[in-house]
Amino acid sequence: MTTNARHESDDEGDAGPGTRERIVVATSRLMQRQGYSGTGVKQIAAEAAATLGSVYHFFPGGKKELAVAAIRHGEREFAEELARCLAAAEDPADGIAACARSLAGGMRESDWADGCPVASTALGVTGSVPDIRRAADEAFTHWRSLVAERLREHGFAGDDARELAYTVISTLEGAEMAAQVARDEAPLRIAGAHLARLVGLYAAAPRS
Amino acid sequence: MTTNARHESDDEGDAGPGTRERIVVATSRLMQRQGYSGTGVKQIAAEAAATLGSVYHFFPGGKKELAVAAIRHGEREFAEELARCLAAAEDPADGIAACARSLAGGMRESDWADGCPVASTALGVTGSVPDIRRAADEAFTHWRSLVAERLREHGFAGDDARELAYTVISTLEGAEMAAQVARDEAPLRIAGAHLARLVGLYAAAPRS
DNA sequence: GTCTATACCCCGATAGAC
DNA sequence: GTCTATCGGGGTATAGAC
Repeated sequence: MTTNARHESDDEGDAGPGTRERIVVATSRLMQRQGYSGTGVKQIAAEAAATLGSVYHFFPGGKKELAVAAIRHGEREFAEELARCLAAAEDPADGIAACARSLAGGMRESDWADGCPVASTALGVTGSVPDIRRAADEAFTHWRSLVAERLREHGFAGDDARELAYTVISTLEGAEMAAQVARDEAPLRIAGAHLARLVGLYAAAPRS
Repeated sequence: MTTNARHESDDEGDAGPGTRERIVVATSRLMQRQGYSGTGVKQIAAEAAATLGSVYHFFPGGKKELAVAAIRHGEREFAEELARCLAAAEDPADGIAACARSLAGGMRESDWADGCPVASTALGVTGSVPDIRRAADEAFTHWRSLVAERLREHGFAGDDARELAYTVISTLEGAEMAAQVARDEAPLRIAGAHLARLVGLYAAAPRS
């Protein structure tokens, strides 16, 4: 694209992250806490230590384009954590429970400020900004594919794996929101235990 | 309070809903679709066919107070539907699955515009408006209590019922959001089936 | 209780120098 | 690529007549 976009993730040697990446990270963090409408472009510029001109230079599509980039950034971040949890556990059920614990840890460490960046960015504009809705849908779809693939590796039937992946991601999303609103990790702890049991049930008796 | 607030739900004979109730309903509907920050007080007044002066007359606390009232309104609406579904089914598992179907129907009928009014109103301001976070927490807590009570009536152990209620509400919330983002009822359909199986599992083999 | 008018502020986005 | 200045509009909330 522009002369400054080298490959994908910029690598500026020892100069720290490039301007574009700082803007994306700032957008993601702010919209995670305040949502799309609650976050201003000027606030993003300030948080990223960039000027308004730079923001619109890299994102001529304005706030909507910023939100899409932020959702994709949050998508990659959680995908990495999810893959780590699933790979580290012998059993997929344990991996899912570990992921729930990881989410609970992140929420507690941020004093319940950092929920799902995709959900908080997309909710409230799914009906009016199609690009944002689509980016959020793609994020959920990718996360589900990671879960389903791990389940299939472990011998689950394809349909079971696909359906369980839906409920795993839905439940983690809902429990994270409940935890944020309650300022209590109980919803995530309980969700992790129940999801592990549900997955174990399908491992033992494949189809209903 | 004021001379016009008679009991709780106004009953104006044949004059239709009173101004205050129209404002609450409009706030709930708009924030359900656009979130807290995406909804303007002027827009609320227009949707309620009221003037800005009337809005601030009934809600001197402004937008924050409107949001709390809207969340409580949405809480009551879903509580009624949830209670209906649970009461109509012989088995709590069937009642929960029916509730998932009911949510899917509402989403589809609104062309995936009407998600959970509590979630969309509260997400994005849980960190900055304590009253709104608290109202949302109370809504979830009440919904969980309805599920837990029904499970206990059906012979579930108290702890199992309490914990299952957490996951039932979390999963329905997450699946509703996933359905909205995907514009597809699959997440809710699958969630309903899985929750029914999970509940059935605890009915058969009480403690893990 | 209802209505109009308005104060005051910040929004997203753009222009154009450097 | 970065920066400042600004435009046009809409935001929340209030004042005060009726």
